[in-house]
Amino acid sequence: MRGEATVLHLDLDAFFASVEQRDKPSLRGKPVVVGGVGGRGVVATASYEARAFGVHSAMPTAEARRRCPHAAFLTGRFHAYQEASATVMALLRELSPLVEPLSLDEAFVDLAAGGLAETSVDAVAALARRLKDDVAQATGGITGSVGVATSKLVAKIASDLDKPDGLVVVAPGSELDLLRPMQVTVIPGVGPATAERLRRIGVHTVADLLEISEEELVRVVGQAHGRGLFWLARAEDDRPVVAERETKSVSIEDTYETDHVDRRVLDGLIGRQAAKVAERLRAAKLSGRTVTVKIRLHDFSTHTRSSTLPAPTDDGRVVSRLARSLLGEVDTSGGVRLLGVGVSGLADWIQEDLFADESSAEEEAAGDLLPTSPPMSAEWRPGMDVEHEAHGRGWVWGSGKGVVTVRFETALSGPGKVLSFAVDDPALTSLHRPRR
DNA sequence: TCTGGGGTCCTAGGACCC
DNA sequence: TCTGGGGTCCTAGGACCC
Repeated sequence: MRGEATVLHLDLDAFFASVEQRDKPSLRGKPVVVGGVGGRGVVATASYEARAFGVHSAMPTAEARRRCPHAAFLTGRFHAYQEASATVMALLRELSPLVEPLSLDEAFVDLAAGGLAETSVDAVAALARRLKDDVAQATGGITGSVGVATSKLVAKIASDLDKPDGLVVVAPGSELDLLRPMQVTVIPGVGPATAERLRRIGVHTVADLLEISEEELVRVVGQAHGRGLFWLARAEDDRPVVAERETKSVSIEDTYETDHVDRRVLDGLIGRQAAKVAERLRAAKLSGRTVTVKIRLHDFSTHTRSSTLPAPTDDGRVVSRLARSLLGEVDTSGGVRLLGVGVSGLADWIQEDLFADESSAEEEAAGDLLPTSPPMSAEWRPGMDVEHEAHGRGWVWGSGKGVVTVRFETALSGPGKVLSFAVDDPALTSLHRPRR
């Protein structure tokens, strides 16, 4: 904890949904849900209008549809989110070279490292207000909530206090007055399991937590967590803002619409995932020694199997071969709802391949038995950008039964007309690259 | 039609080494 | 032949975050 409030935390409000409302004028002021739209999908982000109906992140989309049937349910447009995020992160880097993104919509900024001249609460608040204006200006109206305090812990909690479009500066010295009455779950890292353990020893609020000795906390929640909590409860948080963090693992996982049982199909799916992971390793100029497969069975039980190679690899055939043999160690006869492949133990160099190219035809052919994707989902997913020769730019409202329905509008156009087409209408093109 | 995807960090036990 | 102790690596699982 420092003497002045120079740690800033910015959290963009309902970020994915806000970008959709910006780009789809007919959805402004309306409930919007972004996430998986299939039967096993969950909500990534709900607009504030949808939250009023009890829809929230991580809720199964099926439940969200029950609670708010008239919402627009959209799959994500990650390129649009990445672009908006990059714009915002660039603004933050104008404040200080020390910017730590936590995700596309969240970051810490170390204002002290930016050579801030005046660090009074008023001066910092004025700076934060200008930042919020700049963010809205640069992104076409996306709002964010800002917290500024003497530590990461308190800055992050502060940014959440006045959402959306909030601004809270916590005056140095007042941190504990703020924290004491709050539930322990406001402390990042205290989730349902930890909260339950704490509840059992009578701890509900941060004030309760302050009564517990470090030894007792370690006994209840473990070494690392216990010590951390002991200090965080006292607002003693010296964690620095760190700009560059190196990647520790690269992984891909997919939940299937229906469970898969056929070994050959499973081998094909995991082989394809392995190839994609290897491709991402190469794109990042990384390689790794440990390959992990993740298998979620029909009953939602989740299993991992991993194996470590003598030297790092970025070769899809090597990852694929190992992933398949690991998959073989798990009994999948009851059906598999999720498969994943990951590589960790990363190095930023690659072993010379002395025995290059023993690629086998059987491996190349392994995709043969892949299930075909459902007709609708691959081509016209709700929310995606499209262009029609006669009607111009628009987005997919929905599709099914050989028909795709499009609303023709853009961020600048105002609400537009709705028209339907045959799914194979040559005049209609997707503005996204195909997913696979 | 219950429960995504991409990550990070921690724990605990066993192997292995000194 | 009655068996310590620490460190590191590996594996499996779990909690948590956005």
